[in-house]
Amino acid sequence: MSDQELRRIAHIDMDAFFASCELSRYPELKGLPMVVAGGSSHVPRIREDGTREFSRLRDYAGRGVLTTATYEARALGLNSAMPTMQAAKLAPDAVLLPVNFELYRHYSQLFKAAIRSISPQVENIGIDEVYADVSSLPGDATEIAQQLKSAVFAATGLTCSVGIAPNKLLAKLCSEMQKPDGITVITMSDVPSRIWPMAAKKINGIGPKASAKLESLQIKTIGQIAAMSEAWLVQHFGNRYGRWLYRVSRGQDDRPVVTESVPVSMSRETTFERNLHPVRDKPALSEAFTRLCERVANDLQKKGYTCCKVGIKLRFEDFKTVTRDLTLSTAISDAKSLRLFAGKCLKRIDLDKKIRLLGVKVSGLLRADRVDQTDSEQFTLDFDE
DNA sequence: TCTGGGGTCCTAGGACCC
DNA sequence: TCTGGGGTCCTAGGACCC
Repeated sequence: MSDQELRRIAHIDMDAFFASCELSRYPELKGLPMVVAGGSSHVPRIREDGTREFSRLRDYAGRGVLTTATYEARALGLNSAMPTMQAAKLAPDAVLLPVNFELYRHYSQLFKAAIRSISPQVENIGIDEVYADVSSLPGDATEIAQQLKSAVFAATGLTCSVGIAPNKLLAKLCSEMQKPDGITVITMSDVPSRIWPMAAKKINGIGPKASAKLESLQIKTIGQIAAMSEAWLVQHFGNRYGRWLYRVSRGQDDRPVVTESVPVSMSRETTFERNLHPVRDKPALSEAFTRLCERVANDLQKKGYTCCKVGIKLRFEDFKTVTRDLTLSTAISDAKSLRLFAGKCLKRIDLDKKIRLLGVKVSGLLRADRVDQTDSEQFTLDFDE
């Protein structure tokens, strides 16, 4: 037996997380099809008799997508990332709530603290998902999974699904098998019977493009990938990706659970309610641009970082997306400098179509308390046109 | 009235240096 | 004076994930 098989990794995934947080707050919605989607025009109103009146999907007008859907809504064909207008056609009577990130962050903190109380080796994946290395915990895997679920429920009143396996790849595939409120435990010897029948796109890293290419080669399941030689996979998918496919299709993954990480980039972007004309709507565009820079600068300062790379992103009315970025000779974190350099990036783009989205991004992040003072001498050079 | 927002990682060409 | 060959940085785009 290899060292890898001695590891025991848990993947814990909250069930329909945003929707479940909302149901804790609005218990009268339990059992109804409900979705959460961006926008602030659909906050619940309080009637004179004190009861709440909720918006319905049919009332929605805008260009957003669903952030999440309850299981009842999913039964009607709704899914996260579906355009909200499209969802409204399928389920006009479904309850519609606005996104409330503060609420979700609150539950997220409770959930993660509960996991850490059982197992301190935790890797954050998103707001509603973690990996935990539970190799050193006593008890069998099912008992550990039950412990994790009980702790989460006690802390949040919410359910989650847990997968336990010898590595992150398999743990992630497991946690999805018995959703919601499930526990799934597998070992390496279960890979042929439990993993190989699954659709290839269930694997983290096989997205729409790769899965379409696999299907064009008559490959639908993970087992069908595993039946191919490494050379064949490399021939069709390139050296790196081909070898990776070969390994993951066999359930192999030696990535460690990473408990600490530093941010690589920060960004803010906005899709306009209507496409903006680069000339006629210049004031609105300019205002939005400055606002985005202010928000990014605020994020940088709040988290204690400076940046030495500034970039922008534009999406045109035809959905074509372009980016430009600029490496600075010194680190910055204030909105004014950000706006200046982002403006230089913007000058390098042909504005010959209406603009749908505008974004500002910073990378090359440095801790603000570690910036070398001597760098500031070069600062003025960057301001020369 | 198709297609959000915030991220990470990879690729690939050209510049530049030794 | 037919032009090797690494290594690294910069930039743009794209796949993918939650």
